[in-house]
Amino acid sequence: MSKKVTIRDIAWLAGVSVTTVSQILNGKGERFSKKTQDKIFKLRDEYGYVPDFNARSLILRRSSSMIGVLVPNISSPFFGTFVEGVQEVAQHERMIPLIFSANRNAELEQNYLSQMLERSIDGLIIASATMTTDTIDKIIGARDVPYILFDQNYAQEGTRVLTDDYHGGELAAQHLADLGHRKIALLEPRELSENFTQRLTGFKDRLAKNNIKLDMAHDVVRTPLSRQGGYDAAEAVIQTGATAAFAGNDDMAIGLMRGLSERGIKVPDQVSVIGYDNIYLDEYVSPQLTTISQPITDLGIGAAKMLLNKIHSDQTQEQIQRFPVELIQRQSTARLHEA
Amino acid sequence: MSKKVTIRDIAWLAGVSVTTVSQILNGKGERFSKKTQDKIFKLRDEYGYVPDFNARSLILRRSSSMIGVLVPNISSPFFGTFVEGVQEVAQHERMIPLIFSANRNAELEQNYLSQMLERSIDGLIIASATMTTDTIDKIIGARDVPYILFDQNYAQEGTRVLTDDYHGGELAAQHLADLGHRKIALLEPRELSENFTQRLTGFKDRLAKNNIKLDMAHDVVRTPLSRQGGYDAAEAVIQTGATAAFAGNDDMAIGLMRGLSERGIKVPDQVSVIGYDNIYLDEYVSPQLTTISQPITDLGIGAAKMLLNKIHSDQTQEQIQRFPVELIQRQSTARLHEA
DNA sequence: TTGAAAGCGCTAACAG
DNA sequence: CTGTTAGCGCTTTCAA
Repeated sequence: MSKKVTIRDIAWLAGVSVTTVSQILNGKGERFSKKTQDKIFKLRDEYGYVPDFNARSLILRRSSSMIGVLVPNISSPFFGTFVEGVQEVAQHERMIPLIFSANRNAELEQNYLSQMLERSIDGLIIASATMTTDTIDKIIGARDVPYILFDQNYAQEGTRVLTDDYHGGELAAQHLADLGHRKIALLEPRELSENFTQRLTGFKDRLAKNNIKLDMAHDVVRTPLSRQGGYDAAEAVIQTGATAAFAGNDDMAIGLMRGLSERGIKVPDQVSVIGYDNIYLDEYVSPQLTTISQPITDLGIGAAKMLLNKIHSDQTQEQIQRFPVELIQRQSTARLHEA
Repeated sequence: MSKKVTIRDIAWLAGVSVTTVSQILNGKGERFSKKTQDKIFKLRDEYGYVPDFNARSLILRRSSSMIGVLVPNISSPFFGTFVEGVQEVAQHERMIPLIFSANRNAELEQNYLSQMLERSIDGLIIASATMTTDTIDKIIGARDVPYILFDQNYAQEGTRVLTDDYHGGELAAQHLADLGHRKIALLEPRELSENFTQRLTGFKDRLAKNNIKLDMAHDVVRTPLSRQGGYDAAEAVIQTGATAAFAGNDDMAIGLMRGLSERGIKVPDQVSVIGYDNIYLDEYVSPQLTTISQPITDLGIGAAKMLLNKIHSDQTQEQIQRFPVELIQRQSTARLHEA
């Protein structure tokens, strides 16, 4: 373990005091001779001196300059993209994002949360279905660490970014109705977080406006929120006799398409499928997936900006930022063939 | 911004010294009276005291318990999965991974690297094509922060995890040869990092053993390492007149398939396509992509374990851990139709 | 132009 | 049983 070079080492090497080194390296060295300054800079580069962040923030009472980001799974295109948006903003302010993929495991999430708190992060972005604001507040406790909720949270309150899920659901429903479908199946995740509730409600409401009714007992298939879940639901969807299906997100939709195709059902000729999210994968599956688009990177950017804003301004007022959704029509939906 | 309660506050409130508080709170308080202990604990809870991580690690010279992870893009299935593997191991040892997605931007990478170093991370996992060990060593400087190289690094030295890229290339070549293909195109990224060089060399060598020769001038298409790159290369591949193509990775292969299909070329009927990596996406594109599989999560786990090992044992000896590859045959390759 | 000294919040000898 | 003292590596008065 070769010792780390400290400011003292540099000072000693240069034959000056630590003050001198500190001042110069912090850009407050106008008052020192050019010669000294050069010497210090040279030494720093030569020995690869880097100030110790701990010591520094200890004295400067500066924050840790870290923000926590809790997502269900970083390997999914959706959250991967989201996180990149967050990182982009964070980097811009020299904040370090602590990214945790908690796999929808409540215990793990709370674990990560505590760990981040110990390290006095400045703020949090939480995308979690398993935690309520109550749980979060309890863990955060007395300190005031601001946080932004994102997506899939039951929260009825709290500052957060969101998209118009209700409207997204409406768009999906209208699209299928416009194509002439009357018998429609719905793929729901097992646990309905707020955003899913919204988009599914919008969907149902709009169907109703088109005089299409959804039989809650038979037309709704509940399955895990994953490609595998969609895949496994194929049989159930076929059983409903629907000519079109709306999946709660693209992952499920893609899995469903594959399941249908393996059972000899042609998409979209026999069954139209529409998803939700517009992950980049949609363009690469076959047929390309029709979906409702959410501006994923923008959501990440928006969440991060809001958080930083909250951190800096210290305002407690609850805010909500809403992002638009739109229908992206591709090849997985088609006009109903009259039988 | 409620001020933080310090150990001194607690000590003052309890009417004892800071030592007492420190000792008790750190589980070294057997020697103190039960009464005092209880009082301290109660006060801590009441005021929500949490030790300052900075001050703590400053004095304990305890590591930050953070490891840095530098990847090109976290939103890709490949690196997303890799990172999850890393995180799994890290969490197990209560280490926090600092994950950075540097987008193959050299300046950004170095930036992130410095930031991590400032925070005295305990170790690094670097997946970067743009940095050589020289650059890395320079930035790391005198400190000895152990690091593991992963994938795509030019490095001819340094502890690292890797897969047998050469053999992977061979497998791909043999597969195409076995299917009767004689005229084969190769999709290479613009910048050839070590692993690509290996897999492409293995590929060429094995073709040669099968008496198939690759015309470097015409059969090799260079294109960016991305789906878009593969997509854009479709025309060039068609021009080569090849009946099969090997893409340097799955992303390129998937893009290529789409490009071909949009130009009316049927895969695999007219052109077989084989990729490399076995990202989960492969099963969801159509036709499903034949590829050479790398155990991505295992690579992440392996890299993290090696790093932790290196951190703890303080051994300087260079190590290499090699992971197996295998051919995964799906639907994008087929026996050559005799014309 | 420079440096000595104080101190950030905490822990760890070493004395009582 | 408990407190005193001495720092960790750094920045910042304040004095020279």
